[in-house]
Amino acid sequence: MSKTPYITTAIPYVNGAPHVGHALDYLLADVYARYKKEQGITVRFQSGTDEHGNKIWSKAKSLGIPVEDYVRDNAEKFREFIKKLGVEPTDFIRTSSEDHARRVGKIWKKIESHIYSAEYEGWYCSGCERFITDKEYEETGGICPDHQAPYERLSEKNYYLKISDFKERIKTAIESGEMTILPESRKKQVLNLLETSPDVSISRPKKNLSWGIPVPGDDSQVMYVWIDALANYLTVLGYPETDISDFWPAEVQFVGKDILRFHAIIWPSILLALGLPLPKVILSHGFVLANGQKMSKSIGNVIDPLDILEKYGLDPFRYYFLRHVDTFADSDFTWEKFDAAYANELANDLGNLVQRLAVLDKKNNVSIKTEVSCFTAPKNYTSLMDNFKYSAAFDYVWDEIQQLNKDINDQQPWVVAKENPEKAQEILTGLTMRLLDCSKLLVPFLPDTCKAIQGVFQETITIPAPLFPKN
RNA sequence: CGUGGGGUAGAGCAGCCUGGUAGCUCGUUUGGCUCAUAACCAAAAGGUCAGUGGUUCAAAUCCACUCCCCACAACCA
Repeated sequence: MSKTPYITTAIPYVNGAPHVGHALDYLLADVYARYKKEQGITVRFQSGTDEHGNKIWSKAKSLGIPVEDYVRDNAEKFREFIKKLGVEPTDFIRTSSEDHARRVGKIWKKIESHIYSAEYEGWYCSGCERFITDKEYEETGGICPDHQAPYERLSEKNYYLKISDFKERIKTAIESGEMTILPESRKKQVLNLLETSPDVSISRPKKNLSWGIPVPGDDSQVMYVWIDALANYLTVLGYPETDISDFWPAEVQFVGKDILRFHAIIWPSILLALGLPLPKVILSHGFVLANGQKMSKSIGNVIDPLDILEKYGLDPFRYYFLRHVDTFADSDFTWEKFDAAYANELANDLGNLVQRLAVLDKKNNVSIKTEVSCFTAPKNYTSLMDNFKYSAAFDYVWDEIQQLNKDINDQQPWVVAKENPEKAQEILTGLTMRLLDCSKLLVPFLPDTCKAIQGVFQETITIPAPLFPKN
């Protein structure tokens, strides 16, 4: 049992700007971290960037700048993006860093008994600089559609990791729940994939891949993405130079559904080869769609998260992506939906509730003593949060917010005040305390808003500017 | 015979695992309130739960088949 919960996010490949998918990954992890923090538990929270590989190398080259500068600038974009999302990781690792490279080299040495070298032979396009699958070869009739050139038959030396050494062990771990795959529906898919997974190629000849970590003891080979990138979850903690038993095994690893297979097959293989325990939970989230379609540059329907942040600010952004985007399933983003959620839910339900209560409290000289409240989160809420059902947890709190609006109407404190001011104060204090309880439950989701709400209802009530102004 | 997800009021979805009066949000219509960001509250209209067949006293729910949509292969969470 690790003493400090360790949560991880996928490290983005830095050949492009941050997009909403990255935002989702970060936010899901951040809510969990903040939720734990609210319970008085400190977490270790990793983040970082994946910076090696040919694509980055050639991109930098085409821009005419040194690759080190290119990745540094892009990594910085992600670091800033994380900050803008209100996400507060404890670590940020860059795979091109010296520490990472040195530690990965040591990791490679430790698992060498599960590594072997073999010739890889296949169809290769020199234009794409990559091998293609046999299936692809048949479909294209042996000619690369991008370059209109025939594929060549090439062979090269690769190192392979023996996935076969670990299949049974991984299967057992997944089935027993030792390593939980969430959601359940993807667990079956992973088990299917595991059955047929071949050993995986983990290196490339240096002549084909120069921007990467050298394979220890073989100058002609460079590590391919798997060990380089996946090992970040360990090297960021200092492994193998530092004892990581306080943090490892990870509590939750957040990944996108497209990279689940690597995290559920290759990654556990590496861990088992190292003799380390497997992560407790691998959570794979869905995609954010635009109008029901996958966002892509070619369709031109990409939503830039920075646009949303700029137009609406941080908490509305977090609100939409944590309540109206499902943790596990693909969800839709449209500006119409976002606008509707903002106006109906944030402004009318919550913002207006804060406003009307603040005014009523002020008029009736209500004074709130917050320091005495000993608050425990209701079980319904915690069990949803513990299972990462964030939007359901939101629903739970929102029911109470709507109930508060009803109760204000029903109890009519403004009428009571005319006859019985003390009774009105009592009613308002009760209602206000309930609102403050709601705000405590929303802290992991909307940190700034909750801070603002708690600032309003003190011994002296401060009537705030509208929390979520319209127009 | 590829694999997976889905088809439930105008829109978006829950319910299905563990059969028993079809629910939520938005929108629409009508009414109430006046503390509040023209906000809030209440009521109403609106569905042969994709289709066909089966199991059952009883099927949106379980089973079989059929139809339709979408993802999984190609930089991209």
